[in-house]
Amino acid sequence: MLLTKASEYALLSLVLISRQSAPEDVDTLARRLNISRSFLAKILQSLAREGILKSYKGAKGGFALNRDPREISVRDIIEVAEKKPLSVFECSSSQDSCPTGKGDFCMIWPFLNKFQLKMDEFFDQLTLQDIL
Amino acid sequence: MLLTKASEYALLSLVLISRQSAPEDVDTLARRLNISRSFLAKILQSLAREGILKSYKGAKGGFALNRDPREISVRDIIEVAEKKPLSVFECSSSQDSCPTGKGDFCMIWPFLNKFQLKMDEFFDQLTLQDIL
DNA sequence: ATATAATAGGATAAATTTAGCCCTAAACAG
DNA sequence: CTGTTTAGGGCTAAATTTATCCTATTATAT
Repeated sequence: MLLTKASEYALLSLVLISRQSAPEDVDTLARRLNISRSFLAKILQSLAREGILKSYKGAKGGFALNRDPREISVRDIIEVAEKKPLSVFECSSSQDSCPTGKGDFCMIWPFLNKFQLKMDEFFDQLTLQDIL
Repeated sequence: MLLTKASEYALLSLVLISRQSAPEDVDTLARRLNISRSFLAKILQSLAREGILKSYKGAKGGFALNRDPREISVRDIIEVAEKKPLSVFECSSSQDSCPTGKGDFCMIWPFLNKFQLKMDEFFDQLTLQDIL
């Protein structure tokens, strides 16, 4: 599986948050999505740390978008949620990361990398705006 | 990560097997690839069960291709190795498998499915022959 | 017959994902 | 000011997935 629930939760939350003008708090979001509160909290905190969301503490606080939805790529969202680059396989981004150490002669790297590039492009060009 | 080592090992083994006329045994393959013998054995057994490889027991036995490399898609190989369909996310193939049960109103299903279809097509059209 | 090699299965180990708990820090409402 | 609200962060636990190991059985080439 390419994506875990972390990406699902991040994307769904961002859609809900986008629809609100006021900040949405974790409790409300977790209840509306019917998912683990603390797991979601960590994901939203990561998104805030990376500048995708802006967080507000205290009463009436919560999370709001920090940028225009057109400026937020789905790839950014996923990579923050997953805490690592979106990847086909451990070596698919660069031959240097070949697990066998024989990148030069690897028979499967070329097509893995080809698909990796396609995937990166797809999720780079897709923005939060497109989902809304 | 979309693929695990099971797919890597399956693909690398199939390339090595393709280059031989006589059956190749697991021991030799595992040594040449420098990977776990018993893990590889299970993978090759699966490939044989699915008709991609043909297995020969006993002395001088091993595994050989069962079909023309042009007739073996990379998608087939991966799905056998991973023991499940290649998938972007649990719901991306059909709305019915929506984890929230609200497939109809899901905001992220459309683009997940779009990418799922692109991915399926990519790995469907790519054959073992293309890698050789 | 005997050595070879696949088949089958369970047991284990390691890593990752998902979730829960609790305490602190900051911001706000009255 | 004070109490409440909400994010932040750490630590642990449960669940699942990934990878490996081991052992007994079955088939076969010579």
